[in-house]
Parts: sequence; structure tokens; C-alpha cells
Amino acid sequence: MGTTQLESVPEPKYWHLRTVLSEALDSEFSVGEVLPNERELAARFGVARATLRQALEQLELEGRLQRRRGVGTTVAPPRMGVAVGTEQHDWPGTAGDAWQSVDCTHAVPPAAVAAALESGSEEAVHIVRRSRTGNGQQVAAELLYVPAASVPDLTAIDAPSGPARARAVLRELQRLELEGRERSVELGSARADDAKELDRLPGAPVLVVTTRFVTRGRTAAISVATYRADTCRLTFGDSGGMEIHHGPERQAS
Amino acid sequence: MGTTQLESVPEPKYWHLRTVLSEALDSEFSVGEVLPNERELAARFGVARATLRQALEQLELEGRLQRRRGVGTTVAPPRMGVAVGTEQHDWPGTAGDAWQSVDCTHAVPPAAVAAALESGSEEAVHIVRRSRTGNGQQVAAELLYVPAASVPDLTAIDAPSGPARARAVLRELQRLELEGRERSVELGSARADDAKELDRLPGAPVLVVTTRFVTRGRTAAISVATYRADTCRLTFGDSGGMEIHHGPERQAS
DNA sequence: GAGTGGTCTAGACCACTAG
DNA sequence: TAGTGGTCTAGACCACTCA
Repeated sequence: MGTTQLESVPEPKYWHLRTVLSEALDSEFSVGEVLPNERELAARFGVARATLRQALEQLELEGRLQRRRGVGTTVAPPRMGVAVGTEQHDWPGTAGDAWQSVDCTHAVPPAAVAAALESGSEEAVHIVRRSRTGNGQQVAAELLYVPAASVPDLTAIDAPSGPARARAVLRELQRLELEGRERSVELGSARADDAKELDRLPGAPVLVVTTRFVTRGRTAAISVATYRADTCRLTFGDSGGMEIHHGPERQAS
Repeated sequence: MGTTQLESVPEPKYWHLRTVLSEALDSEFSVGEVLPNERELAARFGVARATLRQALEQLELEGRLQRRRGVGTTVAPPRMGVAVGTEQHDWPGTAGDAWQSVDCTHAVPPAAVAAALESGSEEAVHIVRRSRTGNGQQVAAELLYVPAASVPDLTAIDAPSGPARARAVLRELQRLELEGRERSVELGSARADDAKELDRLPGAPVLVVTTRFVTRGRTAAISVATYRADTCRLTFGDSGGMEIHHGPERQAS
């Protein structure tokens, strides 16, 4: 009896905090504004800093906040729509696609990719690195695995590596007849190299888009593209103009 | 001088731990096997439990582990491919699609959905709840928002709520000519109700698939489907048979 | 009731950014 | 150099599952 039952549903503190902060973001903050620092916020809400951080992590995962070490926590803009559907009814590297070739190497792919390529498990392939920007920042990094058999006429005259080599591989690839593509999307965490390129910490959540390019019943190439999950909304279909976002939530009865 | 400099690159402990555990999972464990408990693992690696948990969280995010309170941590099977592309070149509810109607209510949608529906911000719409299972467990929950204007011939004779009502709404919807769909995928965290339905804790990572159904230039319905990000790989295209997974990673030079 | 993962605390130190 | 977020610790208690 001495216990006052304030919470009949003992919702976790960090979850309640997330809700409170989320509503505050909707009503009292504007995009780009910086929040008070974590120690200050924790004190203000009467919780340990770790608990406060758990709430902030949630909101960052949902794309509501952006945190940068040494700088502070700011209110993130709505996620940008990134088209991954229509601009590629063709081979990668077609004029006008959103990617920029970075370089090209020749190495043995990860085992999982090798299996999908139906190539020998120890066979080296061309690996084209490309990057994609949006709103002035890099939003995705791609590795395109191309077996030598898919680009038989690639001449040694072309540069052995670097962006020029990458473009040469893409050019050869486009000579094949594209039969179809299979694509999948899943959640992943950024490896160290991708994280650095995307200006995130290792382990940051990313959306991994895997595309298999099929020609004459065989797999001509595999693309593994890694998008920043915090800032990107992948769009499929005819337009990237959908605008369905978070917002003050109303409960359906 | 007493300090032995083992790490010239001071990689975070939890990240290194993630890598070590990941390799152990590849070589020493099989799917479904239970790991030692967290206190034991933390002691074995000589770190605090919180640090060990950070590593486990990463691996769970990547779909490598499954943790259940009161039970333990087990090795997760590879993510299942879930088709979200082809089975819906038609309206939802078409015979043979993967969803099962749960119920139907009539309420005002969240502001963001109302805006996309181009309906009045305070106008109630039909809300059909559906669920989707795979490999014997529920993998997704969907809310389908249908404005009254899209189903003008829906009669009061049909049940006012429940699964029967849901099917009635879907049936009426299918009488419209479907002009196109726009779809987007983004990362989100499960709200309390979705989390319960998906057998996860609140805040669990989910892939949110938003589909806008267009008919005669107008938005006839909006679907918001929430997939478990830990167990699902969303597939688009002709087959769900792609098998590109994690695995022992080899670095491209 | 024993054992599990989930939450929370109150500290400490580190890596990074910017004035 | 001051201030930020990121990492880590060593504990405590809670909610849940299952024998």
C-alpha cells in the first residue's frame, strides 16, 4: 500500500523518454537546431546518461536526430528519397545514373558473392567501387563484382586500375544483353571501410541492396550497395515524390 | 611502460568482440545452438557485461543471433527472403497473396498518411489490419488505409468490423482499376503494438515498406507494412531465390 | 525458484571538433 | 583547451521463461 502505483504499465524509461523527446522535436525544435548536450539532458530528465543515450539512439535510428562526436546532437531533416528502381532498367554505368565510379580492383570476392556468381570460389573478379551522393553528402557505397567471363573483350590497353579502368569495365558490361535483375534489401551494419566513406562510425545501420544482373540465364554481375539507413528512404516505382513521414501520431481505435 | 601496446589501432572493444564472435559463429556453432549466457561470455572475454552486450546487439542487428529474455541467445538461421515485388502487381487481397486479414476499423489516420491520401486531415478512413507469416512465425504487420471515397459501394450490410469487414473492403477495392504503385523502404523502430504482434520488444528494428496505390491519378489507398528487420530480407524481382549472405569475409585488396 | 536477457545507475576516461 | 559524443566499467534490480 505504501507504493503509489504511478505506472500500471511499467514502460521502460528510455522508451518513455524517446516519446517525450519525439514530441518535443515535433513542437519545439526545427531542422538543424542543436539539442542541449547529453549530460544536461540526462540531468534535466533525472536519468543516467546511459539511459538518455538509449533514447537518443532510437531517435537517431528513426532518422530524427543526427549526432556527431565533438560537435553535438542536431535535429535531422526528413529522410531523402533515393530512387533505386527505375534509373536502372539498364546496366549500371548507363549515362545519367546517379553513381560515380571511384576505382577498380581485381581480387577474390567474399565467399557469399562467389557462390552467387557461380564462379570458382577462388577465382578473382573485377571489383568496381562506386559512390552515390545526395543533398551534397555521400549516401551510398557500392561494390560491383564482375567476373572476367562477363567482359571478355576488356583489353589490357585500358588502365590497369583506377576510375578509368572502372569505366572501361562498365562499358564492356553494357555490350551484353540484360535479361533481368533480382534485387533484395536487408538491414546491415557498416563495415569499417564503408563507415568511413559514409562518414559514420563502424556498425552504423545501413540498408544493403543486393542486385543480381542476369544475362542469358547466367549471372553476369553482382552489385552490393550500402545506403545510410539514417538519412535515406529507398524508393521504388515511378516517382520519388512520396511524402509519408513520422509525425504526431494518432492512435487508431 | 607497464602498458603493453597491443593495439596500435585502438579499435573499440565491442567491435573487435563482434568480429571474434562472428568468426566463432561461422566455425564453431550451428544454427539453433544456444550460446553461453551473457555473464559467462563477458567473464570469458574479460569485459563488462554492457560491452559484451554491445557486440551481441550488433550481431542481432545483422541477423546472426536471436536473443530471448528468460531463454537465452541462439544462433539465428539465415534471413528468409520475403517477396514484396511481384506478388502485388495487383491490389492487396488478391487471391494467393501472402497476407491474412485480421480486422478492420474506421478511424482518423496519422497526419502523415492523411496528407498522402489527399483527404481531409480529420477525415476517418477504413483501416485494414493484415499480417504475414513465414517459416511459421509472423514476419510483418500491415495497416492499409482506405478512404471511404475509394470504396463507395461498401454496404452497411457487411459486418461493421472484424475480418469479414476487412475482406469486404479489399473486395470493393479490387473493383477499381489499378494504375500504378509507388513503394519505399526505410528503417524504423517497432511501435509497441507492432512489436507485440511481431514478438519483439518495443523499438526493435523494422523495415517499413510504404506503398501508395494510384488509380485515375488519385491515391486510392496507402499501405504501411512493418517487417522484422532481423529475420527478413526483402526481395524484389522475379524470384526470391537469391542467396547472398554474410560469411567468412575476405578483404578485397 | 533458478536462470536468462533487459533496464538502469554513477561514475571514468577517450577521441574528436572547433574557437 | 574546452566541450562534445563514444566507450567502458562494476555493480544492482527487474521481467520473463521454464522445469
